[in-house]
Amino acid sequence: MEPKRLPKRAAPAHREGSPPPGLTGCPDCGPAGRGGGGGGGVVLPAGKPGANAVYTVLVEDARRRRRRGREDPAAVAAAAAAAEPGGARKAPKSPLPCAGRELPAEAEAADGWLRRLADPLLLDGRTAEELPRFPAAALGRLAAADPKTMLRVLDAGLEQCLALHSAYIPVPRQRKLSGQAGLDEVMAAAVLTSLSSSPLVLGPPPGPPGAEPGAEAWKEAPAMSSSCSSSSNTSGDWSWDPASDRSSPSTPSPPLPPAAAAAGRLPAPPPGEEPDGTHFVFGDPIPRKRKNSTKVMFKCLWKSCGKVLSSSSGMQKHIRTVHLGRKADLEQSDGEEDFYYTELDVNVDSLTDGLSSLTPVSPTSSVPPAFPVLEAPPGPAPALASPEPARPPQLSQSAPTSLCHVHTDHAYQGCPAPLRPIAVGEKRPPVPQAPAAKTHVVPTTALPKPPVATRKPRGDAKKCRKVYGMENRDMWCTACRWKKACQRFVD
DNA sequence: CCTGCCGGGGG
DNA sequence: CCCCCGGCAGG
Repeated sequence: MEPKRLPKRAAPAHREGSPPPGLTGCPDCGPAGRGGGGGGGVVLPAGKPGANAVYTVLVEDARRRRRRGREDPAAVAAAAAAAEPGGARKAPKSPLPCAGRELPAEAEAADGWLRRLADPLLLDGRTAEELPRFPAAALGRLAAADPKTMLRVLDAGLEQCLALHSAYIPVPRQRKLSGQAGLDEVMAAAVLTSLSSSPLVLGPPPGPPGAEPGAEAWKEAPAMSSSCSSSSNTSGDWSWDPASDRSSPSTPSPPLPPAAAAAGRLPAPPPGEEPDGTHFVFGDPIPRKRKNSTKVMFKCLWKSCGKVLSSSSGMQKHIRTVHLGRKADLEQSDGEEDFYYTELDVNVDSLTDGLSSLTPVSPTSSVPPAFPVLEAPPGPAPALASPEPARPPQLSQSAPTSLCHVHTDHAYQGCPAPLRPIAVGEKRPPVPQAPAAKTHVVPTTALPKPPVATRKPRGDAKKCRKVYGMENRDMWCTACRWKKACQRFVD
């Protein structure tokens, strides 16, 4: 697969002029219409970090309702009809939402809404009545009927279009903080941030607004900024004239740089920033102030965690204490402790800016940072105190959930296969992944990693075949039945 | 031999 | 997805 493929941008329709009034999307996607350039993307003015909870709640609620089996049948039918119109199933990860893909009707509606939200013209004009209501219903219905589809659609739309179009969204630098505005933005931000941001970018809970100068803000979203610049190849100079932008009555201020918009700095009024329009230019070829001083961090992959620590030993300690519920210094009895974490190179600046709360010092901190884990069932996922103590924990239970964007270098890399941590000694190569991110699983007792055998070392545990015998084959675990690695009697 | 299980293929 | 199995490799 080619995760790196980026949209080939058609010749920009309006290279140097101001964007068509009322158009928030890009020239490729066009406003929410379908056909021609494609079915739309979602644009976002800014995300409020932490607001993703709203979205999660939305989906969770939908799931709950669905589980209870009282969802609106009409909605289900509608979404189902829209969800899999043949093509979507076969090619679930179209590289670009803008590339001739049809959005389910509901999603398109939601998209339209979000698009409108993103439009400061409308935002400032405040058509508040319907805005908050519609999306909840639409998103909710779609989520209820087919959360996965909705996720896919929105995700794709966000990933790409956020990067592609953010330059088109003039984000007012100063905004009156009316109550309803906050609501709308939070809703939009919720959906968008939850889907488009890596946990890294999500960063800290809402801090003091305007804490840092706006000129620095864009560094908080390295992923976005890099994808923006990388996708600007064919037209590095397409941005609207800041002067005309400023002349617009309803856009009081020039747009922020794309990444700044993505990083959720919407209401932050950077005091004393010079109104220089140049550096928000979409394809600004010069990455300013990008220090290439990177630091290796370690990110916990357990469900609902995502803690980032600066040392592997600290991470192991964290996992041991927080997730495995062990005493920090107690030696593991069976020596079969798995650590799931990932190594990532992070920009030091973005670290200090956006991750201050994610770089914890105390490994015993029991409050995991919130980031979207939609699959996570409520409660602590890894059931260590299993009702059946005799049965060793199965990998699928104890393994943390997958992460899509551990380290995002480009605009969109779907979530190819769940990034599953490799078990000890397993020789399967890791799922292809963004560079500079490696998944670690280290056995406790052998922290100085033993040489990896060419083949998985024979398990000496009794396996289903031995235990139950051929005649009781139906008692085997499925893996054994399928001649796979035994799941019941893991070594 | 027997056994565990990877890789691949079919439905 | 679920399921099966050829074939390899360790014992």
